[in-house]
Amino acid sequence: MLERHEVEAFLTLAEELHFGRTAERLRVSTARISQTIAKPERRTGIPLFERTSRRVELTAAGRRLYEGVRPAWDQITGAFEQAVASGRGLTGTLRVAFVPFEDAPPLRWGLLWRADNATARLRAFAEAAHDLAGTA
Amino acid sequence: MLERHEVEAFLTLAEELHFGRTAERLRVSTARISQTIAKPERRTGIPLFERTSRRVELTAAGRRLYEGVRPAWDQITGAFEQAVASGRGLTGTLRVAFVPFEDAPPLRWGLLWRADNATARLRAFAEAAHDLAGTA
DNA sequence: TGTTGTTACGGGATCCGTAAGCATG
DNA sequence: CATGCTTACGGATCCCGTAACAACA
Repeated sequence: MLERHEVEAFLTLAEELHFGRTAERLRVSTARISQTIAKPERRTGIPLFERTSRRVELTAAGRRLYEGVRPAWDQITGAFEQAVASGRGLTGTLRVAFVPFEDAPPLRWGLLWRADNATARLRAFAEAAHDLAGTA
Repeated sequence: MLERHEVEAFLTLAEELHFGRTAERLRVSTARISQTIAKPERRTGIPLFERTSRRVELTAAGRRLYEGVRPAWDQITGAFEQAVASGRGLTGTLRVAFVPFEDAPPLRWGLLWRADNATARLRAFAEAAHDLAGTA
């Protein structure tokens, strides 16, 4: 089965037919798109795209897969966003700061976390924000 | 958005309403199911299940999400399996052996790999076999 | 020859199982 | 008090970006 990031890369590349633009839309490197597309192709033995360094097009199998997956994927993302939207009761603005040293000056607003494990916390926050906002 | 394994855990638990049976069906530990369910709940702030150590039931949001996701997920898995099935030309049986030492007796059938990186190769093989067979 | 897709490689995050903890009926 | 969900922890895997490489027009 396809992973979530594989589905997103596949659908985006099927629409853009260009690795660079796909990477840009998905905010990752083109190298990652290349490998993310190649992995399920190698796993199944089924090429989804025919590409040279100048042209990218869907194979017949790739086109059928796209047509089968695209509407269902929209359905799933829609159901998820609706669940999140209907589940939250109040709306507002949250400001967040990361303080890289211990004796930083106090803040007057928002949350304050110590910098321990800062990247992990920032990542978790970004994920939650993404889900709650419905946008990147 | 939900990861692939999160979707599968959610759908299975929504049907079984039991962490142990869900883990069994998905061939993972119950501890993993617990964390896999908890993670999107914490990420979004929306409980999907109401559970004690004696009872598991869907919340209202969980039920709506299930109804929105279940048919679309079947659609995606079906499209993927169909792409794989239509993409393979010949069918047959493949037997595979892993030989843990260098001068093992020769085999008369199937593939033979050295034991270098055996777990990685076995994993890759299992993934490919899963996709090609459409079963566990 | 420049643009675009691929391969190599190292680091960080995450998934996973085992084992211990805890709570419900 | 026994079943069953959760938390703690260590290890393997995988995702990701940077950088070097390859190939097409």
